[in-house]
Amino acid sequence: MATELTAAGRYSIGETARRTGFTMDTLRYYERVGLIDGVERGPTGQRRFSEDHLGWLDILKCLRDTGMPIEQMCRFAELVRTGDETIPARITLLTAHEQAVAKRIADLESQRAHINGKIDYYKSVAAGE
Amino acid sequence: MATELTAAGRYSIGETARRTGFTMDTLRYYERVGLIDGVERGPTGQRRFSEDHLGWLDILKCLRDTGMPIEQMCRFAELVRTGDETIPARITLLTAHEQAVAKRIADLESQRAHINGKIDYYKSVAAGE
DNA sequence: CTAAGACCTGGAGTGGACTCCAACGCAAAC
DNA sequence: GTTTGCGTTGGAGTCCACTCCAGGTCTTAG
Repeated sequence: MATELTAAGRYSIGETARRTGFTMDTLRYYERVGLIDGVERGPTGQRRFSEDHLGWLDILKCLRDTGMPIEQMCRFAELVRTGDETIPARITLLTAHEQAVAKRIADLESQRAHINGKIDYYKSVAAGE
Repeated sequence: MATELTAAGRYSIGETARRTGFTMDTLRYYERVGLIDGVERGPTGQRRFSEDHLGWLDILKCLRDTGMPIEQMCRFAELVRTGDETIPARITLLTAHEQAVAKRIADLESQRAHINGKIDYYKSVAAGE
């Protein structure tokens, strides 16, 4: 029963999928499009994700789940890869995204009120029967 | 200069698009899949949307923009078409959706906090340089 | 008379983000 | 020594919700 951990802090793609919530296919896809890099390989060519990768995947998940398109995530990944001199650019990118998320939340809130209004209307009709 | 309004409260597809924010193509598509019905036609076969349609489209927009899939909107449309005895079912459907929206908002809020944490981290790094 | 503008139809095409597949490579288990 | 499990690849396929297109019809303007 081989442990999923091959070396300290290095995870197989299956274990990484399990830990991050991405599928193995998605992890491979992300690597292909350049969202993940520096993935080492074991002696038989199998991917070994590091602890850092898990952290990075966590950020990607957050960005993806808040609606950032892959292309923009790629731009962010590129900045991270380039070095510390891109930190202001990263702040700009993330801030813009955060604003977009804030707007999305506000929109959802007003739409939610709209839906609740509709529910209340139906309830009043149902009660009036 | 023909007014866009052909008869009291009846709108051409172009005017309906302008008023609802859907494209003409989307309106035709929604009619095809059964999300809109009872659209009358003028003498030359052109669609005439009523005031009621505008109201309905407003609800559809709200549901769509909060992430309800077309299929579920169709189920809702079906209920509305069927009659008042489906009001409890409509309440159930909308309530479930409202819950989903509430969850989405909560998720976005925590993800937003995560993003802000990252921004703050970058700011501290930038300040420390 | 012609051209523009709004609309019609059926059906094909698009974009984004995966998701699946066939055929293969290893390694451990029985 | 073959089956099981986990992984590999390149490329094709899927899903959703539109979106676009060709070719046609009317009406109105110049």
